[in-house]
Order: sequence, then structure tokens, then C-alpha cells
Amino acid sequence: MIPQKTFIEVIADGEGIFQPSLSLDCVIFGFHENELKVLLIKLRTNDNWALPGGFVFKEEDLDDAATRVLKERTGINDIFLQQFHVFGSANRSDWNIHRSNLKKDGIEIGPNHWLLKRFITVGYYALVEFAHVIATPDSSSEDCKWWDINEIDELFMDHKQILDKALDTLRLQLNHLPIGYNLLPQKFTMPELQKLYETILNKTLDRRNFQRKMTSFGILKRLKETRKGGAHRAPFLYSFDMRKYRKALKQGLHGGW
Amino acid sequence: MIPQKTFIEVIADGEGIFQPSLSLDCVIFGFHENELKVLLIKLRTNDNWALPGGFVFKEEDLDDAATRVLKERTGINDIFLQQFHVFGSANRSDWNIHRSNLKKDGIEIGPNHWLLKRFITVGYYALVEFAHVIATPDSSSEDCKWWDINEIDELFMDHKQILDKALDTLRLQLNHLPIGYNLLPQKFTMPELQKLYETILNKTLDRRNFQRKMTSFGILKRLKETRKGGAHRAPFLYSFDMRKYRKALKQGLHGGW
DNA sequence: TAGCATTGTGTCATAACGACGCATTCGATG
DNA sequence: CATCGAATGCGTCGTTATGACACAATGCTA
Repeated sequence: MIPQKTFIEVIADGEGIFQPSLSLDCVIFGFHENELKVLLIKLRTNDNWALPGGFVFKEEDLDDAATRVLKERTGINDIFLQQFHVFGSANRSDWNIHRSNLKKDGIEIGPNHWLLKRFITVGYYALVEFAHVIATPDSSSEDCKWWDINEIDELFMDHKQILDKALDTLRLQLNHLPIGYNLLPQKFTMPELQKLYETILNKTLDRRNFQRKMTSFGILKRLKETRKGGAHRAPFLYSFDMRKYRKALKQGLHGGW
Repeated sequence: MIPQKTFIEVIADGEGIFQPSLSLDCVIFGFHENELKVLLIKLRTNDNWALPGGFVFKEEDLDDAATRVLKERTGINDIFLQQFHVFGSANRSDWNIHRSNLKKDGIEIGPNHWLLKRFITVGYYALVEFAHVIATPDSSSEDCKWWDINEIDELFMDHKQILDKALDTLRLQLNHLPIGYNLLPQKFTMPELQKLYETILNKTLDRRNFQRKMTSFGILKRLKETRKGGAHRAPFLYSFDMRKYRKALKQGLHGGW
């Protein structure tokens, strides 16, 4: 865990090192036990959980900043990360709550402090392999863990709206991107892939039609192994055919569920 | 034309009235004589043409700022306007060119001037009815006019990239949104609508299949009038059925061309 | 070893799609 | 005013994609 001193330093020096009034928030999706999960952090200064976010260094590309935040929270380097929306309401940031909470924490900031200014935030969403993530709180938070997408009611500030927008975007992109690759382990079964789609789309799909369509994309390789131990007939394992997968990424999948 | 004094004032006072280091740029699409057009402005301080843009007032919603810029440039109030991407490279803004050009214009700014700082810009695209637009230059520009989408090679800073990204987005959205409504006059013919789609997609479509698909959406009303004077058989006029149109907007059109 | 739940594979009717034919209608032409 | 060219309205046909469902195969369990 990063020592709290860093947190105080950031609070003090932020104005000099970050792009002013600009933040980014990451909606990090994972898939585990047939449930879609989101990685959230628990701020020390607020009761609600929040999306992991950060600020942009003065000389840093926006996308690089998002990659950095993700790396810091998950330990993962090379992941699917995509900007999806900017949230720019004039009244979206209410850091005054923060201010009083910071005070409890022993940190005092003036009324003109950079953190209290109005912030625009850029939303990114990421798709990561659940098992590879090492959830790591940042210097401002006391916890960092996965939440089931359906168990999230209220979040810090407008983060719930940001999450919802990310989900909408994900659903739209599902028809254009072969999304499974980033969320599933290297080897997976067709039922697992289907569950992923069903969870994201929030509807049930016909098992046989799903398989037909999925294989028709030609981006899957059926392995010779099966997943034993499932108390029933052992399903085949699949993996993505990276060559065809990348090709499909460019052209779009043209799906309709 | 707004007097240049305002321009000088904005340059001088910008830091106090705008969100820092944040701008927005609008890609305003129109359709005229079977060509897709974009509204561009000619900056006084630069040789290249640019996208109309602006800054965000400290108390102003980001979307409101975009609406305001659009209103100022086109005179149109109620239009289709959508945020599509944030451009946040650290080196994207090179206002130093600006600085020397401003100098020629008799305006001197110091090295720490707010305009010279790094800017993040939010891209919006708008669909407007060509004939309704009254192209109006802003205080920093000497001209404002429509350009054919295919005649644009180089633009100010990274504006060409922004334009290209807007076009990509428009093509993607074409399958989800009944886009014609915003770009065509209230009454239009099927060949006109088809030309619009062909122009945006940059490919030819089969006349009969286009008609079949378009009508199958059920968002068009065929009027009893025809467009005479076209040197050939007079095509029927159509208009959008707003009730069904709005319904379709929510559900998506599920098209594939 | 029988039973059960789940997976693998196939069928069938219907809808959507792409390519194309033909008759109709407008202005232009003489 | 009859004829022609060009564009439009409307329809056909074969192929493919889709949605709903049947049946056999497999692996654990009792």
C-alpha cells in the first residue's frame, strides 16, 4: 500500500503537476462465476464506493493517464481500454463533501483549493481477465474490490451514471467487437462465452443459435480438450484465433442478438 | 460580424471566465446538392481552415457550451448534437503558431498566457439542415463557409483527425439512428435520402433494396405530392413520421448496408 | 448401471438480403 | 403531338440468416 504521505502530497501539489479541472474515471469490467463485475474503490473520505480514477499529468497523454490508472489498480498492463464519454455538467463535482471529510482525516484545504474547483471527467471502460487482477487501493482509498454489477445502487458523486453509460456503450459495442477475448481466460467453454453475452445483454439466448452464430464468425478455435468435472457432459474448450480475431476487430462482427 | 474588440477581450480575460485548458470543437455536417458538407471557419491568425470551436464558461455545462457554439455559428437552436470523442494528446495543441500570428495581428501575449497552455478538446458533431444555416464567423475568424467533405486536406492543428473521427462515428451511428431527419428538408424524395446514405457511407446502394429497407423501418410517410421538374419521372415526396421516428430512435434501427 | 442434467449436432419454417426485370412517368426532342 | 431517354415505382427469385425446437451423446451421481 502506498503510504498516506503521498496522498497529502498530491493534495498539496496537484495544481502544479496535473492538468487543471480534468480527471478520468475507469469502469473496469471483469467476469467471474457467471457474473459481470466492476472494480470499485472505497474512498477514505466518503461513505460511498467510487470508480477508480485519477488525474492527468501536465505532459501526459489522456489515454496514457487512463492506462496508468488501470495499471495501478489492477497490475495489468496490456488491456482493452476505451474512452466512452465525457461528463461535463457544471454541477457534477461536489468536492465540498470531500472537503469536510478530508478535515476529519486531518487534512485542511482552503476554499480555493484546486480539488474544490469544477472538474470535467473522461470516462474509460476496460475489459480485463478477472483472475489476473490484483486489486490495489490507491493512496486516497482504503479498499478496492470487485462488485457484482447488479448489487451497485449508489456510488460517489455521479459515478453511478458513469457506470450505466459504460454498460450501455459495452452493449452497443458487443455487436461490433469480439469482446469475449478480454474478459475470459485463454481457454473457455461455449456455455461460458454465452453466459458472458447473456450477462452483458441481460437476456437469455438460445444455446444452439448462439453457438452457430459464434462459430460462424470464424474467430474461435475449438481445442481437443474438454472441461471435465462439471457433473455433466464435458464441454469443449475454445480459444480465440488471434489472426482472425484481429481481422474481425477491424471489420466489425455485424452481430444481432 | 462581432467587433474585434471582443476578440481581444476574450484573449485577455479568458483565464477568468473559462474552464481552464478545455475546449470543444464542432463538426457540423450538412447536405447540399448531393454532397456532404462541413462548416469550417477561417482563422485570422492562421492560414488553415478550422472547425468552429469554443471554450466552456466556468458555470456552463459542457453540452450547453456546444449548443451555444453551434447557435453562434449557424443560427440554429434545436439541432442534433452529439459528443463523440475527446482529444487529449499532450502535444496536440500548438498555439505557439497562434502566438506569432497574433503578434502580426497586433496582439501580444506572454509565454504564460492561458491560450498557450495545453488544451484538451471535446469533439461534437452536429447534423443540420443546410438551408437553415446562416454561416457566421466568430470573433477570431474572418470567414465561415461550407466545405465539401472530399475537398478537405489539411486543417488547423489536429482538426482533420477530429473531422475523420466524426465521420467514422457518423457511419457507425447510421445503423442505429434514423439520421436523415436532421440533414434533409422536411419533404424529400427517396433518391435524395439514398444519396445522403451513399455519401455518408461512401458507397453505392441498390435503389430498390434501399427503398424496401427504408420503408420497412416504418418511420417514413409518403406524401401525395411528387417533385416535378426533374426532367424525368417525378418521385414521391416523403417526410418523417415523428411518432414512429422517436420510437425508432430509442430502439435503434438495426440496419446493415 | 440407470438416471439426469447438460452439451453437441441437426432440422425446418420464416424473415431478411442481394441482384435484377419490367412497366410507368416525366421532360426533352423533333 | 408522338417518340425517346432517363429515372422512378413495384415486383420476383434464389440465397442466406434467423428463431424455435428435436434428438442423440456424454459425464457424473445414486
